[in-house]
Amino acid sequence: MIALCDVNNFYVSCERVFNPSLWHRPVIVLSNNDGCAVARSNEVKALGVKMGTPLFQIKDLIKQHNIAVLSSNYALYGDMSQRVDDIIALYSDQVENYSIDECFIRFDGHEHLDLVQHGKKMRQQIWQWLGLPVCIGIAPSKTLAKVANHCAKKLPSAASVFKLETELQIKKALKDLPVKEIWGVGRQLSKQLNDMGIITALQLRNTDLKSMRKRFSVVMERTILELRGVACIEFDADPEKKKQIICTRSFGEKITRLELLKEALAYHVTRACVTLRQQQSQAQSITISINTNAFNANAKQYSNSITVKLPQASNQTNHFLKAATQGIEKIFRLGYEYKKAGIVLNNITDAGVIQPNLFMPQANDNDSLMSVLDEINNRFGKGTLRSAQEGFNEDWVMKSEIKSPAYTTRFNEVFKVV
DNA sequence: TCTGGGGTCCTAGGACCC
DNA sequence: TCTGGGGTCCTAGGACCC
Repeated sequence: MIALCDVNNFYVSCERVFNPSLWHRPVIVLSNNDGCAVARSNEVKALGVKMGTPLFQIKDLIKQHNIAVLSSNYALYGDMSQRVDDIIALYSDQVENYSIDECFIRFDGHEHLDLVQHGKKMRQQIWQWLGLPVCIGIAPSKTLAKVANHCAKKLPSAASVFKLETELQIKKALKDLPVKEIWGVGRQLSKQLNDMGIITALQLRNTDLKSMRKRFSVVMERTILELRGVACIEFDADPEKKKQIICTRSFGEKITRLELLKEALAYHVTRACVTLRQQQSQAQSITISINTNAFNANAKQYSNSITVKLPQASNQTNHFLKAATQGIEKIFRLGYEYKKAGIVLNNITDAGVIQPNLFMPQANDNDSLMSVLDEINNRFGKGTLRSAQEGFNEDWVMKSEIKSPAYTTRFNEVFKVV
């Protein structure tokens, strides 16, 4: 059996832990740049606000219902997430962290346990120690665990922990579940399925495996098998290293000058390379992209990207800064208002495994410099030591106007009782 | 006026090899 | 005039997830 544990309305719940005035108020947490609603309390969901709704579209609703609106505070959410993981580790050593607010858990070797009771105990402890509400779904496959988690949230009788085990229980849960709600079935697939007359999860479960694979793909085949209780999506407790590292941001303001784009890209490159070194990897190519604001129908549009390959794999910031500069100079066009720039590190392999380039040998002689740089920034804070290429101009930094303190990760922002 | 960011996996098609 | 068959690797793009 596999359990799926997730925190309800995670960002909102984190904010509520430290701010009791939010307890009985509808709350929204915004995306970067204070652009969209990415987390909503139950009250806000009940008002019909959808995930990702732009803030400006719901201004009236916010006023009308006195909704609390907050910028996102990733330092807080990341730290709270770690604390949840620490508690779950007390209950099982087979945990796959799936996202910042959810994980899959196995209980191999503990088959004698009453898993529902076990889950309730865990839930209670997370609530008591952290003040975060979680829901737990338990089932024979990941996809069904997701369904069970859905039931845990919807069925009052479940009291936030729900198990799907017998054929009867599973069929009952799938009977009224729209295919769109199934993990792995998104907008496109659900539309195609509906056109075929497949409306519910149970109907999908009963389709012919071979012909569905032929018509869709192996992904669909797996989903159907999972719905039948055949676990075929791997459980992976060892987080693999990232295969690509992406850093992208929209700007707080429109940017027209090449120099400023270069600074923003240098900032992204720097962050990405820190992640790259943290997971002890190296990359061999970098993709740079720039975009104007696609939502602005009146503005001239331009977006482009370019991939620059390094002569040999590296994890040194300066190598990628150089490549990024080469790239942006090729794709930059004057006369546009840029809204977004980003980079992707690709072709990631383990550090130290080098295939040197015969004609352009590139010495990786800056390893110790990078270590010192990372150490200083770890100790004294991000950006203490940085490349001049990032500039000192911050015209492009994102908006974050209503952010709560970093209660758990900065001494000068810890919770005060006065 | 104002619209996020970071990932994974799969497939088709092209370039190349012998 | 007539031009095979079996592979690998890479990339772009599309679907999905949170």
